[in-house]
Amino acid sequence: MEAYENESKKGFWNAEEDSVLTNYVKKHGTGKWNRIPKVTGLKRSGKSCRLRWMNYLTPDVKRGEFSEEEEDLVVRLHSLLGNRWSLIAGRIPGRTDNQVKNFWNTHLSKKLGVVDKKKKKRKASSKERSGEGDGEKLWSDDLMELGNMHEEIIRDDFGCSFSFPNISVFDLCTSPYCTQSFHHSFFAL
DNA sequence: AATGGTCACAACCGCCAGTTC
DNA sequence: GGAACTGGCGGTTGTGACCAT
Repeated sequence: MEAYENESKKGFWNAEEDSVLTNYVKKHGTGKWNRIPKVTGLKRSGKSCRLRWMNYLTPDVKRGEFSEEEEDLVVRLHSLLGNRWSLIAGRIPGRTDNQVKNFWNTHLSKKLGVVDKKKKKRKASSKERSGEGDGEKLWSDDLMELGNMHEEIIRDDFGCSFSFPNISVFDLCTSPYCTQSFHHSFFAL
């Protein structure tokens, strides 16, 4: 195990590695990710294999741009759930948590005026500039709008064509995914 | 055409919770 | 009960592509 960890390769996957991983999953199914390097000889960690499969190789994963409906859904669910990408992705068929997270960080945060602190930091370090930060809006501020979203969501029942047309805040809060802390934070508003 | 800045996205890292022994 | 292992998650980084100068 440690030997595999030590010599595990990093960086982008090539077609051959994808093929090995795909064949393994087809044969053995998912789970037991740490067995994959041992069984297949892949020089990747179990974690890396899992991530590659979940985010890229899974047959039902959608590629390409987010549709308007998906975008709308991400905005609404993010307002409701915050940065719980896996929960959000779970409500958007064919999209992974990584896709949703990237989409939010690159497109929506910009569109909605939520400044990406990471990018800000990068920009700042590259340009050594100061005195900026206008319009900064943290996601916690989004949560402050939750009350409004709550009403809106219930009103239109996510009027879109996905597989959960009747989702409501109640559904989310009673789902097994909804944690106690979320109950507290949501109903405290 | 060359160069530097920015964007978009795949992948890694660190932490945590659940499971097994 | 607790240590070790494993899988999952969110945050962050690395890098190729694209764009502006």
